[in-house]
Amino acid sequence: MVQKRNPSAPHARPKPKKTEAAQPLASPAEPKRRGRPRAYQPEVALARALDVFWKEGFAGTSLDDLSAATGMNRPSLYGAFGDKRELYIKSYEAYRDRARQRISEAFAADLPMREMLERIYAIALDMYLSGKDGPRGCFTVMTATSEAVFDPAIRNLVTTGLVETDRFFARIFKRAQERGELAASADPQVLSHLASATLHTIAVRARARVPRAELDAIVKGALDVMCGKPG
Amino acid sequence: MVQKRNPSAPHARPKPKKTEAAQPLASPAEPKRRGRPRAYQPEVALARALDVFWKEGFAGTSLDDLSAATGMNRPSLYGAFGDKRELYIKSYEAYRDRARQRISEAFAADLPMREMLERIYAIALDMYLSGKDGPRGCFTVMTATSEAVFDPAIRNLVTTGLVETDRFFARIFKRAQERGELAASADPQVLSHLASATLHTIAVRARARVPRAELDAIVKGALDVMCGKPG
DNA sequence: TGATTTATGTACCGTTCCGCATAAATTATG
DNA sequence: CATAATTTATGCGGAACGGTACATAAATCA
Repeated sequence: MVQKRNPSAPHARPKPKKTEAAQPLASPAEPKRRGRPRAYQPEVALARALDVFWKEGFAGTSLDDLSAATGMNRPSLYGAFGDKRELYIKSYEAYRDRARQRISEAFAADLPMREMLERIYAIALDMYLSGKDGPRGCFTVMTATSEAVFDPAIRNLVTTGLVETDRFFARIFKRAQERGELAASADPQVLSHLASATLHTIAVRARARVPRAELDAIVKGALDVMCGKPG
Repeated sequence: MVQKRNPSAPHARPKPKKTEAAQPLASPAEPKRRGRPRAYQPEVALARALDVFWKEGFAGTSLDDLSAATGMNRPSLYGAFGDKRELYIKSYEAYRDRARQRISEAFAADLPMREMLERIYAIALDMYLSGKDGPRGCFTVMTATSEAVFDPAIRNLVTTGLVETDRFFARIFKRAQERGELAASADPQVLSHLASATLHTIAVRARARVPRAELDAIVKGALDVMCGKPG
């Protein structure tokens, strides 16, 4: 497994080709596909694939696992998403999309700094601890510690994910500073890295089945330091 | 790869059996082994195996990889260390031993708090960024995010590793507090988790090839928060 | 020296791996 | 209806996988 490291990607499926101009836009309204209809919904299949990758990691997941999880057989999988690596990348993108959406929802809620952070960590922990066979941790952290080193494309995705999270936290701290919720002397950049670090440590520990109470306590302690102890 | 999760370990090699009492202790002095002599040194082989696991992860490493790295053929590997999983466990223990030793050396140096922490992180980053094919990150973090969930024995090792590191940091902060280097109001437990979190975040980022300067900056920022900004 | 013990090296086992070739199935189009 | 387009389903091929049987080699012990 060591020597075969050629992220060549010959697979490129032509997009459905929207020949008709300007769809009504409201309904995706498949423009009448030509051949035998799909037996799967791409997004659902991708979510199932993500579940497996998230649980087992890239190297620990076989195409048969993916086939079983998605209900698609291998050739269909290949036709729909490309090879295992491409499917992993698409799964990771789906994961990031989901995370980004939840995060921006939380940001839009526009709560006081500490409450917002508390909510963010609660959302994160819900994700990290979900999974019926055991806690899943953070997919970005898992990908970083495994595939990112030797696969440039995957590494770029991971880097983007890490940076996005840093920036998101930094925005929170800056906003808090503008509102006077945070001392002007505080450095939002530094705090954002600490906030990310807290995310990473609870992701790692979650994967080692550290119970939620303990993770909550770690978050609380970190917030006490970052936001100042309340009361 | 999903369904076979039986960490059964039939292999149990009887310890070398120190029949003679109270060796001179200074020299390990092999008490004359009986058959054909080994062509390998167990510790060296284990270190090589660790190198591979550390780089590729458990699932990403094949017995052939290990064979090539150690110079031992598969039957010898099996005879010496048991199956792949046992070898992984022994590699991890070797890793922990090494880490523990460096850490306790640093602790014994008995420096002021900030300098001691700086040294710890420098040592950690040296480890995380070493490896000629790319940064290796932290083996505990890698193991936590991969094997720890479903393998109880490995999970125990990881948990021990995490707790040991937490405790080590806590000791540093307590000592600093006793010496008046750290405010009495500070919570050594909380700070120790933050210190570990910083370790984890730089381990994750190292694996994503974030350059050392950036990691150093993250450490510096975290130290500013934990120790108070100097100057 | 011969028996015993331990380690090595070769070669193989059955399984699983990924990817694909090919045929059957199901739809739209002409 | 026939044809083209597209997906599903079966199953093969060759490689890699983890693990082991067996013969050989090298040491000690009697």
